[in-house]
Parts: sequence; structure tokens; C-alpha cells
Amino acid sequence: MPELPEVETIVNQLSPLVKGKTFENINVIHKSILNIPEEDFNEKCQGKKILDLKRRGKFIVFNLKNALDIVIHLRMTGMISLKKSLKEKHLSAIINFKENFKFYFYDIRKFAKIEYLSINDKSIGREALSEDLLSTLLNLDSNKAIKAILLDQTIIAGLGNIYCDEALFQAKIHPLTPLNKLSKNELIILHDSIKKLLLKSIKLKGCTISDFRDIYGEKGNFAKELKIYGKNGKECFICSNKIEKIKVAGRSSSFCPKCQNQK
DNA sequence: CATGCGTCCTGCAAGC
DNA sequence: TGCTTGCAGGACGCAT
Repeated sequence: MPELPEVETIVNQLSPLVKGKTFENINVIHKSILNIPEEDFNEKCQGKKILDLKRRGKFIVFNLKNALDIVIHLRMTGMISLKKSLKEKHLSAIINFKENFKFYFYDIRKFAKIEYLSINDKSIGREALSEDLLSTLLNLDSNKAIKAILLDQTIIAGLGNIYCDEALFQAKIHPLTPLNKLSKNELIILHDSIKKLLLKSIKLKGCTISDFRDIYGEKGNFAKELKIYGKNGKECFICSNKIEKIKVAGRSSSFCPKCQNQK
């Protein structure tokens, strides 16, 4: 599923291609992808210049001149592609620009959204790669499970199930540990793990478990770096203990019961 | 206000 | 082999 590094990869590739171009229209195949009717969307965006393309958490933000933003969330299986090469039945929309440029929006599970609104109206927390993430964690006095905190986009923006499991494993923290039971040192190590994992994955153009592709249809190379996510039932590569799976905040969470002690 | 669960959706894999 | 069932999950809406 696209999380911060995957969205960053898409934005890095797409940004130089759309910046400065002018929005022409969106041709919607799967209606519920938009937050407003198609004709309203086109009326509001047609002729607007793309000032900038940015990532905010897991959102892709088209900053329009004299208008609100076009905000895309890929959710589970949303894909932006320059080529019309994927399965026709998964094509959700085509976004056209005045300068004879277009991209295709594919989505297998139809969870993804393309919205016309102001990104500032969304409640989005601290960027997972921002320098003050550590102080946010240190100052947040909560007895909620650390994994639930990491997944909460209104607190920390950009982490999903994969990078949460990996970071907690690397920091040797059990996903159910309440945040306020973690020492300062443990949070420093966790913060460091998050940062290193995200930067490494960005370098490798994201993580492809099954569906993720960049705008050229290429897979990300981070999946081979995974140590714990989706590896329940297998042996921990550090201690050879059997990796277990539990539900935390509604998501499956893989962890090593020996390396990650619960407090 | 905070918390927690149901909902959206399809593909894949396991089980019988 | 072919069917059914369940699981995967991000953000949001709604109920408590």
C-alpha cells in the first residue's frame, strides 16, 4: 500500500512533468472517485495553472493558481500511470492538461480519492520525516498503544502498516506498548528507525508488495528489505523465534515476541 | 470530545 | 477441481 516513501516517489517523478502546466479536465470512469460531481470539478479546475505538486502525509497535492487544491489519495491500490498499459477495468479516470499531456489513474479496489478542496482543511499531523517528530512523541502523554499512535494521521502523517511494523521491530518495541510507558531513549531509537527506514525506502523508490508501481510502471525495491511485515509464522532473522501476528488498531501487526518485549 | 468500529472494494489464497 | 470464505487495509462517518 502506498505510504510516505511510495507517495514521495510518485510526487518526485510527476512534479517536473505537471508543474507550470494548465489543467484541462478530468474524464471520470469510476464516479465515486471524486468528492464533487465531475462537471463541478471541471468547472472549478479548468484553465487553472499548477503552481506546485507536493506530498503532505500520504496525500498528493496539486496547488492550483486562484483555486483550491486537487488532492489525490492512493489508499490501497491507486496508481498514477503515464501509459495506458494496465487492465482497462481498473481505469478510474484520465487527467488531461492543456499542453498535450495526460496521466491515467488506475485503482483495483476503488478506495482511492481525487478531491477538490483545500489541503489545509484536512486534519493532518506532523510529517513523519520532520525534525520535530521526536519532540511530538516525547510531549504526547498518551496511554494508547504506540502502534495506534504511529498510525494516527492526525498525529503523525505518512506512516502506514508496513513502516510501523518495521520501525517497531527495529527499535525492539512491542506494538501494544502504551506510549507513556516508553523511555526517552526508546523513543529516540524509534524516531531514528522511522527516519532511516523512510529515507532508505525513498532511495529504493518505495516498497512493492504486490500492486505498487511508479508512474512509469516500475516496482519499488524496498520489499526485499522487510524484516517483519507480513512475515508471521516465519523465523525472526535475529533470534530465529517464530514471528507472531496480532491486531492493533484494527490492523494486522507482525512482531517477534522475543525481540519485542511488551511492557 | 474521544474512542472504536463499520464501510468502501477486489484479488488472492486457504480450506473443504 | 471448484466452490466458498476470509483477509488485506486508509480514511472517514457515525454511534456510543
